Order: sequence, then structure tokens, then C-alpha cells
Amino acid sequence: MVARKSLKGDYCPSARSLDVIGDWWSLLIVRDAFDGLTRFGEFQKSLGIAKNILTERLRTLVSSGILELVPTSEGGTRMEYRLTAMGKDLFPVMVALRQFGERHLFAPAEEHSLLVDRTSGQPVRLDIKAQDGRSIGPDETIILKVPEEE
Amino acid sequence: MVARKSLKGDYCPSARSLDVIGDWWSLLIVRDAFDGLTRFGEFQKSLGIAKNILTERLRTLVSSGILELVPTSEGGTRMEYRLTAMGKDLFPVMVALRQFGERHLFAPAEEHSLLVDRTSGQPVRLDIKAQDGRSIGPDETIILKVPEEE
DNA sequence: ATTATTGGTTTAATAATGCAACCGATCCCA
DNA sequence: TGGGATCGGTTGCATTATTAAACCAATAAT
Repeated sequence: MVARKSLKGDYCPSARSLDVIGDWWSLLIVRDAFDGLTRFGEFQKSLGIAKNILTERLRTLVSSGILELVPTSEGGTRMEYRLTAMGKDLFPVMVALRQFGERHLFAPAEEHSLLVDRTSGQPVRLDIKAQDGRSIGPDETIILKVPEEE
Repeated sequence: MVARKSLKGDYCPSARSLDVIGDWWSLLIVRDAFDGLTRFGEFQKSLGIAKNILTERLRTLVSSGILELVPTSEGGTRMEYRLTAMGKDLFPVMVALRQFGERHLFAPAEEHSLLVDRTSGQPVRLDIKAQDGRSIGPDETIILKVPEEE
């Protein structure tokens, strides 16, 4: 097996994102981070991931700039993993995945966790809009390709 | 290796989404589908994926209801893979990934493909809002857990 | 009628992942 | 201060997943 193809050079921003967080575990770790988890053991317990794999994924997420390793707030010498500003920019990705799951992957009466506005307690909404404010879907858009990529 | 843990029973909609499209290739296939590709050979050429893996992923995406296999528009007996309505609902996920990539994974002057409104030619925007229309970020939200999941 | 293309399947090798055992450093507690 | 438990890993080995390459039947093109 030659090394798995890297998408680093791809001109498509989605592909580059997937190159960084597109593997099986990374987005689940990020989800847990948004959910407030910070410690190695917390992620390990929450996800049931093998510890060596978790080690490697956390390292990759840190070196990608999505997580950072900072001293725990409770003093002591131990460290915790926290979302960076860049990591928090994955919020729309998480919300979009959540929205898709809510819409298609739950039975009508089935309960699920809910993302709500902290102040109002109401669910958040995600919209894709044109410049003029119209909501638009995939059929109203096109992807402009850059003229020459090698 | 015991079979990879399924997140089907997870009460978190994001986790269920990742259970369906969270592997390495599926979202890249979906991206290509949004980009207009429909044929086995087109995906294979575009992604450089091994053919047996592509076969399996396409099968999974079809059985998940994200793609469907329909007769080609040009007549003939061959089939093509098309996004279903459910598949098109992954649009916000793709846009969110794109936006993240644009913001963090390209050098300032580096060119990338661009998703634009078909009628105006202007880039699309993605916003997460509270009910009252305010844009909100991760720190203004909380995830309500369902009271009891086993 | 012949050849090329499409859409796969099969096989064997390699890489990724998981599990369990281990380990040093810290933390908790008496 | 000592002793055990916990944390955050590392290491080795077994199992799965992915790959590349060869092969193949059915269709399409010439």
C-alpha cells in the first residue's frame, strides 16, 4: 500500500478540510471537545477508541492547530486538550452534521440531543444564503474551478 | 480488531451522521457528486480510489439513501449514481467544510475553487443563527442531553 | 465483427486499527 | 511520608481495511 493519497494539494477547500479532519475519529473527538471534554481519559472513555490511536489523533489535531495542549485550569502539572480558535471554526461543520442527522437518521419519535442557543434555549438554525439573503440549495449554485491546477 | 464500533445507537445526531458518511472516502464521493460526477469511472478517476473500495462505498451510499442508481439520461442500459434528496441535504456539510478549508487551509494568495450563486455569480454564505436572527458561535450554545439513554 | 470501454471482482501485499499488557509520573489518602 | 490508584500514554501482536494489479463479462463504438 502506498501511503494514502493526501489531498493537501487539492484546489478544493472541502477536500483539504477532509484531509485534515476526514478520518473516522477526528471529528468525533472534535465533537466531544465542543461538548466540553478536555482530558485524554475523557475522550478515551467517551469514544471507546484505542489509546494508541487516540494518542495519534490528538497529536495530529494539535499539530493541525485544531486543538492545543494547555495546563489544566485546576493547577497541577497535567495538561488538557482545548479547541483553538481554528478548532472552533469547525462549529458549522458540526452543526451541519447534526442537522443532517436529525433530519434523516432518527425515527420520528426518537429522542436526540439538541443544540440550543444558551440565552433563549431555542434550537439554532443553519442557513446557506446568497449575497442578497436568499436561502439557496445545491441546485442554485455552481463550483467555479480554478483555471489551471497541475 | 472487533468490528468498528457503530454509532447507530448514539443519541447525538452528529455521531449518527458520521456513522454514515464519516469514513475517509464517502464525503469525497459526495463532493464529486455535488460537482456533477455520476459514473463509476468518473469517481474512480477523480479520486484515485481503489476500484473495489469505490464499489463498496458506492453500495453503502446507495443503501444509506444518499445516492441512487438510475439509468443514464443518454439512454443505453448503463447506470449512473445520483444524489437523492437526502444526499442533497448534505449540502450544508459540504459548504461548511469548504468554508473551513478556505479560511484555514490555503495560503493567502493561493487559488481555490469557489462555490457561487448561479444567478449572481457571488460566493455563498453560511450562517448559524438563533431564532431571533442573531449569528451565534459555539460559546453561545449548549448541547442539551436527552435525559436517559442506555 | 472486432476492439475498446465500463464496471466491476479477485488476489495478494501492505497499512491502519484494535486490544491487552505494561510503564513512569502524578495524585489521593491515611 | 508511604502506598495504592489514576492518568496519559507506549509497545507488541492480532485483526481489518485499503491498495494495486490482474482479470473478466457485458456493453458500446468503429
